[in-house]
Amino acid sequence: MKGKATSFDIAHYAGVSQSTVSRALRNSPLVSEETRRRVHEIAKQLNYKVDKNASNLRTQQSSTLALLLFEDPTGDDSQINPFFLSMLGSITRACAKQGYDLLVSFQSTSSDWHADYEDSHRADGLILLGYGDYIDYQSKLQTLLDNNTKFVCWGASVDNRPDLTVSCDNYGGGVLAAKHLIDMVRTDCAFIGDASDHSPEFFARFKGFRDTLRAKGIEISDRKMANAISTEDSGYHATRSLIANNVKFNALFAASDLIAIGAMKALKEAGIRVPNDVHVVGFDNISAASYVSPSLTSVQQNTTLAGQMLVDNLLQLIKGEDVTSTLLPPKLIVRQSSR
Amino acid sequence: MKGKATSFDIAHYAGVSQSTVSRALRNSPLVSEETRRRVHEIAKQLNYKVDKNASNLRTQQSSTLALLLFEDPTGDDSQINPFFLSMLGSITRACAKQGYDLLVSFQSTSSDWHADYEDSHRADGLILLGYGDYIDYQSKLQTLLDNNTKFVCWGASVDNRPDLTVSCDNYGGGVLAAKHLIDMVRTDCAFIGDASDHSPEFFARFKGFRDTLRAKGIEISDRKMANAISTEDSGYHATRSLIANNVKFNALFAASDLIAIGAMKALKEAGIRVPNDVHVVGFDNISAASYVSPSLTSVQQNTTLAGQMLVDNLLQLIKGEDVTSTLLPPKLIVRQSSR
DNA sequence: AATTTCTCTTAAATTGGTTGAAAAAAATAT
DNA sequence: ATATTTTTTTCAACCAATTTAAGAGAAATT
Repeated sequence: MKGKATSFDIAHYAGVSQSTVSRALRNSPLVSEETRRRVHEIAKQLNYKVDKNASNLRTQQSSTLALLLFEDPTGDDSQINPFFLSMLGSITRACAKQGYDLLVSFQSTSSDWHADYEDSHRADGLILLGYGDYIDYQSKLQTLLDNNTKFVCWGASVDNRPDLTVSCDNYGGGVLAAKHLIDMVRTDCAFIGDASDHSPEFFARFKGFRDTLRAKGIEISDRKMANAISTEDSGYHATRSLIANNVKFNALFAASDLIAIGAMKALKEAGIRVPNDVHVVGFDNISAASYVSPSLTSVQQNTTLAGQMLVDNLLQLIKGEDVTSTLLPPKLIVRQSSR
Repeated sequence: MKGKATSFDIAHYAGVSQSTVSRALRNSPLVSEETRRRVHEIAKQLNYKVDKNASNLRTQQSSTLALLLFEDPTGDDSQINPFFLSMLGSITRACAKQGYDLLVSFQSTSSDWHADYEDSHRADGLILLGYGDYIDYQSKLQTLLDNNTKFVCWGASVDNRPDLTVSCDNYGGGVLAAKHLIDMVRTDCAFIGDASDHSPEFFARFKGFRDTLRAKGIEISDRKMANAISTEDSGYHATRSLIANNVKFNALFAASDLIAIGAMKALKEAGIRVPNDVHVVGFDNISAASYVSPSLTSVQQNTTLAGQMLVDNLLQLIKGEDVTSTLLPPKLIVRQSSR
């Protein structure tokens, strides 16, 4: 047999029409049990697989979701933020569970990607993954909405945005971190991250942290804050500059684990001991958090659940059901860096 | 305008036939410069995107590759071997560079996946990624070959297999590790991994290691070898059993970094100091290798290049060109665990 | 025995592009 | 002005499925 078998081939061998084959293979009740079995039998023998392109074309849907990963343009080529890799894993699994394929694509924040996948019918919906305000709302997200593209965003849950998001309760995570440090009687805290609304998640983490301390009558002075994006390098340099400015603190909350790891490196270099001199708490609970020494206390985001929610919410949206944005509870994992 | 624009809509507005639109959009020389411009113009206005399903159906190709990731069934749900995640990143990028989409799918070694993607025309070719002999040659790989499916495998480059592979020079990596330990005058070596051909890569690493020591007149006794699969846990327990059996050694070569990290944990618990008492060398150079303390010396596999080669080789295969399996040079990264 | 109902099957339209061959239009040669 | 060539456009078949509407045959009802 040359080429791949089609439903016509099966029809021929089974002595029925092609449309009956199509129905039989999808277990339509319009086909008698006997022909159904015969068709399935022959299909198996011929190693037949439904042609997805034809099927998708006709049904106007693709059983495929697209994952667009937006990276900080600063990251070097081969290193991807491990947190997103973890999300990718859980999203892939969640898709498989729902019988959907997953198209993965890395996007640079700047490029002209909007709606490309969904408009071309490659995917039924989009999952947008990135840190901070990775989507240029004015031009791109609005285009998605205008085109009635189905999509879910991870993370950047911002007021006044009509898009569907799934995110960790970043504010609550900040609260957890603050409470923990209060428990440890380490309230002279520094914060490293990005306390602006340029980075909505980082900002929320900071606010939860700040508000909790404030409720205890403790203020974080501006001197004790340094900006960093989510890389080890950035955390390292931010911390070095704090130290260079002779800023004193006995606890440090970093907006992400990578930042925290960079910070610990800077502290160690400066001869500042963790946890003895400074307690450190990170965010994300990436696997490196348990490898570093001392191991890093971190606010965990449940990536398995997050991936599931992203996929489930998106599928509901595609089905036209009502969906609301989801907030996932964080969990504090205490390790050596803060005890 | 309801629904998505089709090429017929453009044809209507441009006052030409639909086939001319199709040609114009793909810049066929058969259309005049003037109509070409007009069609492009209108397509842009209507926010038109070629329907991939229709296009793929007609041309019988999909501009899509599928990445099938086979995991050790032992791994728990959310944790994926970081080495593969790194590969995934570089493969994604390599695909994008070539204008191909990437479908990602996790497979359990046992399931009935063979050829599913390519037979159903979802992808033009397959990239198979896993550790050890993740592909059951007898039944599955042979089916792929029989069906004339285009695919490349990572890693398990085995003689007598007619499939196309891209792999790290595992033997050469073992040689690097051995030479390094010889340089450090640590020749009383243990090996943790799987020194059987059940795990072709691990076996090759071991052979390179063993042969190099042997050339110096040093043999690794069976007592100093322990089996482990590529997880931290497995490395931990394998090392514990060596220690429990009172096996002495002053250097340890682990078939992967995860194993090495588990081994270091077991050594530390037993009060054995790294590197003072035992030098440790791993394989893969995952990011955790630089995070652990002491940081881990490791044989690096160039994942960026590997991803590129996998994609490039597969595309050549799809084009019907002659391709041969590729062997990538490893590189030793020396860190604290061995100096 | 005629009519209705039900089950199963099929023919044909449809999805939205691509492409070889025919036709029309324009340009050049006789 | 007519024949010939070249450029540009259109027609219609094709890809492989899904689905509507219609038909055939058997079973059930009147």
